Order: sequence, then structure tokens, then C-alpha cells
Amino acid sequence: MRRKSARSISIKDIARAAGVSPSTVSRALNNHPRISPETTQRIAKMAQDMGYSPSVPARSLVTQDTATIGLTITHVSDTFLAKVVQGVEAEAHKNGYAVFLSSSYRDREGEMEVIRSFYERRVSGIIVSGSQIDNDYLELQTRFPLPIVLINCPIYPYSVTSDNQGGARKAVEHLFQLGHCRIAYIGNRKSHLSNLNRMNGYKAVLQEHDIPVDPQLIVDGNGELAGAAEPLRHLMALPQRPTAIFCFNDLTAIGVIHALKEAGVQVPQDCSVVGFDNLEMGAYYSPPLTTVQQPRFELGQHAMRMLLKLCQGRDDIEPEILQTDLVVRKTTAPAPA
Amino acid sequence: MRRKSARSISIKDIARAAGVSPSTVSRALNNHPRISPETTQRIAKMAQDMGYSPSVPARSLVTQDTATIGLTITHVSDTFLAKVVQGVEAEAHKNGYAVFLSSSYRDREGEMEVIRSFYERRVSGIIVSGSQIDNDYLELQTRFPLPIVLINCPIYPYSVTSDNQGGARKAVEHLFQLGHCRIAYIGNRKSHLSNLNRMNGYKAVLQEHDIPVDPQLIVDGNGELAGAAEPLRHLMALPQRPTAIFCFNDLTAIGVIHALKEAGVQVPQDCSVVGFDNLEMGAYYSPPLTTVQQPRFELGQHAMRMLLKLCQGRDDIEPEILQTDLVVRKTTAPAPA
DNA sequence: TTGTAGGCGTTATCAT
DNA sequence: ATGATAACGCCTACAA
Repeated sequence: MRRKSARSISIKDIARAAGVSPSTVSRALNNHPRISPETTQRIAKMAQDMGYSPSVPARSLVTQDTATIGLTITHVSDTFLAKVVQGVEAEAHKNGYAVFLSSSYRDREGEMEVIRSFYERRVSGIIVSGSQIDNDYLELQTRFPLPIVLINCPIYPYSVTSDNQGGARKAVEHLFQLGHCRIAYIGNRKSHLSNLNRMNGYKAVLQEHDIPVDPQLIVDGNGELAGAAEPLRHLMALPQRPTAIFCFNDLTAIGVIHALKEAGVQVPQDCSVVGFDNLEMGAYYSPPLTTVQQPRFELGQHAMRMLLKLCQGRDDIEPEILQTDLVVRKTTAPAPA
Repeated sequence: MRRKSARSISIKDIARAAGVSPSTVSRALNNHPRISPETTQRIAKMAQDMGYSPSVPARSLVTQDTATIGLTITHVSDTFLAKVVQGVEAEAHKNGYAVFLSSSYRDREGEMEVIRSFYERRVSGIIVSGSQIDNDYLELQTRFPLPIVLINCPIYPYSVTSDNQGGARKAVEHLFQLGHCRIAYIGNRKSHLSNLNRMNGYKAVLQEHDIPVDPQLIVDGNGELAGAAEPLRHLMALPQRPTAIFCFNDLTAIGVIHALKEAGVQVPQDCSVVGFDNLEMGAYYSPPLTTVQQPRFELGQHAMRMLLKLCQGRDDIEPEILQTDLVVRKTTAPAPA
């Protein structure tokens, strides 16, 4: 039993009070050209005084545009996304769009539900980050006929992705230069494509230096703080332990360092660790984390620009890939003798 | 120049295809009682097949309810909020509401803008966390005539707050029991009310133990990782340094510990540190952080329940205060001799 | 049980 | 420069 909250004042109310027709009010409020400047002034003032606020739902009914875009995020706590969101918002606001976030919790059903909810509310377009249903989007496009841009899903035609393979290469090359030969990789089964590309970068560097890829040194995590201890255990149980670990992301790296300390392994003296993302937190960790920087703000910004193009019906769109960079701090050191 | 995206199919389309009137379709889709079960079936199937999705904006025009609530958050990276958001969502979804987040960036104008945007889109209600315009909400209610619930703003009549003073008391009492007498407090100028209450809790415990409150030991931070080093400098410059520091939140605490380490001060041997919030990250920090747990999920859940009551026009509402608890980990130790 | 008509708040297309 | 009128997609009396 929902209360119909006090009806907000409409264009009709203003019209009545001003002794003009609703259409005149509408035109005045939208700075329509052919209308006397003085009425425009007068109406604007009245609207202000009466506390008028236009109804986007009503307007959208006729304009077919809610001036709202939906952004699917995994978690609010996903610090990787903070800057991405800022990038999206900056570009959206500049173009008169509002951005509404909704979290999918890295769950296929949750993600579908969010998309459905966005569509029912007739958002102008959707940006999805951390999708769990990657490849289904091409087909989904028929069910939800609105522009959708994916972040970090390079197989989708409307996508903006950071150079995962390149970033991984830089990280592993750095470890190799420090003399490491037994380098492990802890991946993330929840992030299929990014995981694959980072792993490929890892393998490529090893092969280029004639280091055989040891499958025992490749284990899976879940990309979360709490998911690092278990895959690390496998690594520590090996007859020949790795001297360096390249992690799918910073959270995994921090989880790993935490577990290593508990096991009495010193970082970086006994074991080097590299993360991925360059979360702010990493710089404040002890030791400060060596990691790979993603162009997060640009990721969001470019995604929004792409979405705007799609909203305008343009179709001259190519998937984009943005550069990544190594940030060396204190969790990497020369390999122990 | 926005493209009018391909019109989505409406109840009229279904009506035409089914050879009935639009109202029949509407009734069938809403499980209206007085309609033949077979038509209901038939229409439901057709709607499904044709990929029908109801237009919330259109419906809201007549029902005066968008079944959407707006949640104002400070940042996406504000890990304190993750569980709060989950609490809000759980309760909202259970009642058929969608939750849209929008970030205010702890900025008065930003917050106003978010509220305005929510109102223009005629959300059914709003929940605000981390408000910068606290006391203005009573007056704002006239400008934005819809239900608003605040989190952690106990002076507002529709609010859910965690017991900041109680939590602070537990933290400082813990330090006192460990033998600390020179206990500092690093506050947060950006979070006025919570800051005040935590500081009051801090002062109360000192006074109860006949420890004079030294104003030099009370300094201001900004609640962020990067804002801790500067207030800490003041503390370290004191002729008699504190042996323990109670921080406004976990981010400040981590920033403090980081800076202490750089200054060669050992935590907890030389100086104990306590945070507030119990962010997940704190357990993985080294040393693991002693902190105060806030009932974050419940904060969100109760806020949403309160909002639902308001949406129903009920007015039997009291501000709520939820309990907080001390979590002792490894950043606190007996005071140095 | 179903159809018809009116209206929610707004904009757009005609007239005037 | 302004006013009628229709339409957007949906719901809901009122009629049939």
C-alpha cells in the first residue's frame, strides 16, 4: 500500500498561475526561440518561485530519452572501479546525462536483473564492467534493444579494454630482470577474459627467455583478499617454491603477502610479489606494492564517449584498447641466491 | 542530436496482435482478478514471445511511483558503504524496489546535484549517506517533497545512525586498560557529526579516568589514506608524544601506521593505533588493525525499512541508533614503560 | 469478462 | 508569439 506522495507542481500549475497555456510554459522553460523574452523571464521566475522541477519520466515519454545511463558495477567496494566511475560521470555530465549505478555482485543472474531493471526504466544506454555474461551480449542486444558498452571485454564490438597482456608482460619482464626464473601466476577464475590475457602475457615473457612454463606454477584465485591464501598454499607445497608471484590483481597480491608473512616468508627478500590495478591502498601497504597501473579514468571516459556515439546512432565504432604501466615499489627485489 | 532508439514494443502492439484491447492486455499482465484465466495465459505468453518489457516511466506517470529509490553515496571506493548498500538493496528488492546509486564526492554542490537529479527522475524516495548538508535537509524537504532518510545524521528525524560515541568509548577504554594515558585523537573535519560524537566518547573516557583532556592531542584529518600524515606530524612534533592514537576511521589509521613506520616508530610496540569501521582490508593489513565494528548491513537495512514506512505515509518514526563493537587485533599493545 | 475514454506531465505539430 | 490538439505508454473508472 504505497502512498501517492503529494503531487509535485507541473507545467499546468504554472500555466494557470501565469494565465498562459501549458505549451507556452513548456517553450519558455526550454528557451524556445520564438517566444517573447519577457514571458520567458516571467515564466522562469514563476517556475523558480513555485519550486517547479520537470518530470523526466513524463518528458521521456515523448522524447524517447531519459537522459540517464545505467552503469553496472560489481561491488561498491570494488576500488578498481572508483576512477572508472568518475570517468564515466565526467563525460556523461558534460553531455547532460545522469549516471545511475547498480551492483551485480559478479553474478550472472544479478547482472541480468540489473540490465532488465535498467531497461524497464528505459535508460538511454548501459555500460557494464566486470561482466559475467560476456559473450551473451550479442544475443542480449535483441532482447534489450539499447546501446550497451562493455569495459574489459575485448571480444565485444562495443568495448573499451585495458591492455592486460601488455601490462602482464611488463610485470613479468621486471621480475625476470631481477633474476627470477621460478615465477608463479595466481589468476582469477571470475574474470575470464582479463585473466586469460594476463596469463598469456606472463607465458609469453617466460617463453621469450626460454623459461619453460611450469603448469604447477599457475594457480587460480578469485580476485579477492580472502581468496589468496588457498592458491598460495599450493605454491608453498611445491618441492621447489617460486621466488616471485605475479598476481591477477592488487587484492590478491595483498592477500598473498599477508599469508606469506603468516608463513614466515619475507617479502620481498624471500619472495617478490606484483599486483595489478594500482589501487590507492597498495601505496600504503607495507611494504608498498609493486603493481601495474590501469588507465581507469580513461577507461570510463572512453566507454561513455563510445556510448554517446551509439546513442546518436553512429556506427563507426571500433573496440578500444588502452595502455597499462608498471609501477615499481617495494614488494619486488632481486631473486634470492 | 540524439537518435530515437527503435521504439520498444508496447501493450498496444500486443493488443493488436492478440485482437483485444490494450486495457485487457494491461489487466492480464497485472494479474487483474476479473479476467479470464485463459486470456491471461495467452497474453502472458505473447508478451514473453514478443519481448515485451513494461515502461516504468509510463506507468509511473499514472501510479505516481517509479518503484525506484535513490541512494546517495560518497564514492564508489568508500568501502565502508559496501555492506550498507547491500543492506539497502536486500530490503528494497524484497519490496519490489530498484536501487540506483549516485555519488556525491563529499561535496555540498555534488550532493545537491544528486538529490536534484533523483527528484527530477521522480524516485520514490532517497537515502543519503555521508551527507555534507546535514541540517539543511529539514528545509530541503520543502524543495524536494519526497521521503528522505539519512544515515549517520542523528539530529535528523528520519535517520539511522551507529553508536559513534559508544564505539569510541570502547576503543579508548581498551587503550586505557592497556595502560595508555597519552592518547591522541585524529578526527575528520569532513564528517562533522560522527566526528563530534566519536570525539565526545574519547573525551568522556579520559575524564572518567581523571586524565585531563589535552587539546594538543586532538588533531584533524580528512578521513582519507592520504590525509593522515599531516595531522600525525603535529603529534610527533609534541614534546611529549602520545603512546596511542585513536583514529576517526580505518583509512586514517592505515595512513597513520604507514607514516609511523616511515618515521621509524614501531606499531604497536612504540605506539598503539585504533581505527573505526572494520573495513575488510584492515584484517589483512600488517599488523592487522584493531578497530570498531559498525553494523553496516543493518544500517542500510533499517534505513530502507524506514524509507518504506515513509513511502506508505506512516509517521510513527523515531531516529534509530545501532550498536558498535570493538575488534581487537594487533595494532594495540600495552603502553611502553 | 472485456472495451471505451480519460488522464498522468510533457513536447511537438498544427493553427492563429 | 501564443494557443489548441494530439501523442508518448500505461492504468482505471465507467460502460457494456
